[in-house]
Amino acid sequence: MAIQERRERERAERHQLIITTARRLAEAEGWDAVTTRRLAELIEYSQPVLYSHFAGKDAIVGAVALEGFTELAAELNRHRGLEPVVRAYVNFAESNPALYDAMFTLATPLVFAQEETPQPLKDGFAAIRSVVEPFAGGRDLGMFTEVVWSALHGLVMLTRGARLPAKGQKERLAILVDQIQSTGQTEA
Amino acid sequence: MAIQERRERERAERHQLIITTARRLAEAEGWDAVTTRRLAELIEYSQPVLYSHFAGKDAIVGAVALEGFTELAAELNRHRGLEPVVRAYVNFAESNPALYDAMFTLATPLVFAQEETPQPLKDGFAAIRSVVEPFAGGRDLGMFTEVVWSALHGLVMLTRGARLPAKGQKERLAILVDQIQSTGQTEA
DNA sequence: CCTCATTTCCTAGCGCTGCTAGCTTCTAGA
DNA sequence: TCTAGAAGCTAGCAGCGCTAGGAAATGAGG
Repeated sequence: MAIQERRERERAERHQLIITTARRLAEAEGWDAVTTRRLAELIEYSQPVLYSHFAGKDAIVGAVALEGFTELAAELNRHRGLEPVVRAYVNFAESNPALYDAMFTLATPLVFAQEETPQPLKDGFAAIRSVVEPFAGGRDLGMFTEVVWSALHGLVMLTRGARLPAKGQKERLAILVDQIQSTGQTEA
Repeated sequence: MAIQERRERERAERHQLIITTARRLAEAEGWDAVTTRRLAELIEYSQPVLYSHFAGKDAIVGAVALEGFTELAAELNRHRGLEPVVRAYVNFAESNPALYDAMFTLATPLVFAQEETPQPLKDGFAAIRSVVEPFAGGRDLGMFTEVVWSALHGLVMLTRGARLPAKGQKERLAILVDQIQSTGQTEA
């Protein structure tokens, strides 16, 4: 049954095509522009085909988000040390704003720090945990990591949408890093 | 022309009614449930009346958001000291989730730290600034405040949507407060 | 008191959305 | 070659934000 295998392969390719196209369109024109009609036209299939791959639009956004978490984890793991990892995080968010929105703002109630959390999320969390560990002091490492992640996320979110001026981002980051490093060193 | 004054007063009341109704509906069923049709029905007027008060749905959300900033500033100013103010902030966000969404997630590109920033935003910012000031050390106070605000916002946002378990919120807050207090004391 | 101009408000409808029922076309196996 | 089933399409539903155009209520002038 090699034919059937080919069909399954083609189906998987189309599955990925939907995700990739949705992501590219979102990054180019924002998530508001990602409608099922436009998406269908871009992949050159009719609308209902989307629903044979995903339960609904939310599921497509979720698939894009998961891809984002995978890439974020890989990106963070490429760096060593608190400051480089923090910079990588913020840079990732600013380089892929629509992707970051899919991950943290739109739907997708993916849970961190849980048993059934997808592996990419755990990996990203672990990457941050490993670089903040030297500064945790006596505090619970998991929670300390969550606080640091929150601060990073808040900085990213408030800067996007111009709630905070983009201008001082570098200085704010420096303050944050400095603040994290300022206590609890068990080494260094 | 007392009649005209009465009409203006009634119009102002209806204006406020729209805002209050939108807010209540959002808090009860989420912003997705706040459609112009439902809103119109609740205030017992037809849809187009909404557009004689606001440019569009975004403007209504914006008006709710501004009300939220006013209340938040008042709430923060009711407390003294870092820890109480931080607790008040998080408590406000968790007690008014839809309102908080209107303020920080939905549309409304209101800018902090700018000349034309609405007064309520400045007041809230100032409230936080005043309590973090003792811990700023040599760093720029405005930026230090922005970083603290970001951390608070991130904590709130990640906890909502269950990205972080609601359970450890108190401990995370304690870690954050501890972290802020740990450096730069010019007094104490 | 009546008439007319203006303001106020509603009905109806446009183009869009996410989603789906049901038909048509294509393909694999006997 | 014929038939069962899979695959993908057309067409349509209910709901969205928003608005054009007409009806009803209200004020001023004769």
